[in-house]
Amino acid sequence: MSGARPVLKTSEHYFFQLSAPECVEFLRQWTQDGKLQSEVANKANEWLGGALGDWDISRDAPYFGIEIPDAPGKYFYVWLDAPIGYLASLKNYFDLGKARAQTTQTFEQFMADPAVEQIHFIGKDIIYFHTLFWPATLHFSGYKIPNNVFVHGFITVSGEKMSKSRGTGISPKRYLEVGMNAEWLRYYIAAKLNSHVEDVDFNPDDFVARVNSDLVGKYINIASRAAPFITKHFNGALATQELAGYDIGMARTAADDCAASFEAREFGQALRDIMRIADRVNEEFDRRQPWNLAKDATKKDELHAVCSRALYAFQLLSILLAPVLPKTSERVAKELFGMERAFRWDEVTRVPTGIRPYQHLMTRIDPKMIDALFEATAMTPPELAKPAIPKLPDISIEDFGKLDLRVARVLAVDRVEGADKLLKLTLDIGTETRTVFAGIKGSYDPAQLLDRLVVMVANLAPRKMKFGVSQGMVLAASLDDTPGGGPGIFVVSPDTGAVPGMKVK
RNA sequence: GGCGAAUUAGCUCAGCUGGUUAGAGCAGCGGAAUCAUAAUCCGUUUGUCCGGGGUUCGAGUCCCUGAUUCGCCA
Repeated sequence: MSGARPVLKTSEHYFFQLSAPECVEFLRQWTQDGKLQSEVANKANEWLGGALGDWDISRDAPYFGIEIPDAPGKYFYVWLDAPIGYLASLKNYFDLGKARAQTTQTFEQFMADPAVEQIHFIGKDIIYFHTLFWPATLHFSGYKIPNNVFVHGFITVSGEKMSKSRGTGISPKRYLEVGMNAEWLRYYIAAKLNSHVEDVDFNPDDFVARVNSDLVGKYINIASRAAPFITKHFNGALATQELAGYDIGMARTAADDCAASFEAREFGQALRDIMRIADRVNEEFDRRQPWNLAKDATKKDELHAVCSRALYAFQLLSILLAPVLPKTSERVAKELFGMERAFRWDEVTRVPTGIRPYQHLMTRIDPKMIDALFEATAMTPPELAKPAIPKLPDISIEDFGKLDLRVARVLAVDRVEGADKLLKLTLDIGTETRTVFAGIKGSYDPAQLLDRLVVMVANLAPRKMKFGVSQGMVLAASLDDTPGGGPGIFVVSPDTGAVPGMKVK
């Protein structure tokens, strides 16, 4: 794409013997025994059908990650050590005592416990690693292998694949910055998610309609319309006798069905069923007309029963929705029902005795937020628009001509022992290789810079530093000389097509 | 080029192993209500189930074929 000619190199690589007969046999068995989604099993079978090649698990420096012992300059391919990283994180979690809330087992006991299930939830782009490489490497190195791998599709935006370079997609950070509620998105995605490997489309209009209608109009509205009666006429007390028995069976059945759908990863099904309950509650509320009952002193018991039932149902809904709306559900438990903690699933049959005054639990999506979400220009915070940078005196073209600016490719990035700000860059400027120390450690991870094209001052007099000689300077933009004060440091890059050695003028 | 997936009302989607007049939510339209941060309820319209063949007493559902979209591989 860049027009650059690839450089052929010879290098020794290390492989995992995926092609070994016992390995192929193991994978065939593991992927085809019926546990995987049919789409995933078919895909795996496709790979297994051909001659399975060995897996190249080494990468040459410059690379990030873990260096292979006794193999200088060779690194483990990240996808090889990733599962080990996950296990290490889990072990660390145990070592820090954080697992004690859930289990008394040690890490080793936990991992050896056959009752402990290991499930991988992944996107469809990495099926390869999770159904072939990892089960194989884990199995033949004596580790627990996943019980299953659950695969979902991509999220598309208005039918288009998300792409950073094309600017299509949603930035989660931006989503939060414009003040949108994470649970809106959780609900919307869950509502469209099922057990199959299908893409989920984020359609802005549909998103607004769906969330506002289902969550605020149907679900939250129940508490909003029933609670004030209970607070005003019954001082917050619920008609517990009315509730006991009557609704328990319904709640149990609903919870079981819902749990089965969640377990089967038919999230959309579960949410459709939950919203059906919300619909019924609203219907009954309308039929019983509590606002009229409230006007008649002889019908106080009926008013009490109708509103208590609605709030009991609201509690049920809040518990069923907890996997999708954990925050809102917890707020309902604490703020409305006065509990000290979030609901537990088995509390679907809990009979609440009273409520606190209703405080609004969720706002509707303002379509303006959607506009803000997709406005690319809004990405720059306004207060950075006019940086106060002192103006320097004019220079002549001859002055500028003294600079030898060159396009360079970053061949290697090394951390500098003992330096807070410096990264050691090895640059290819076409004719030679240069070593430059750049004070950009605070803004870049070494891996981000690797292989990138940058612009360097090639004729800057070499400067001896504590850590070595710096043979030039890499151009970068920043607001002032105090990194940390501004938004950071940004390395300048030439446009696509440039090659190392080109002069910049 | 090979393999696979998807295509159902304006929108987003259900439709299990083929079985009676194809469903839901939203939107639309007409009404009701006014407790609820305009949220609710009742009624109602809309579909060559992508096209074309075939199997069957019967197909959205199975088979073949074509189109479009997407993915993996080459």
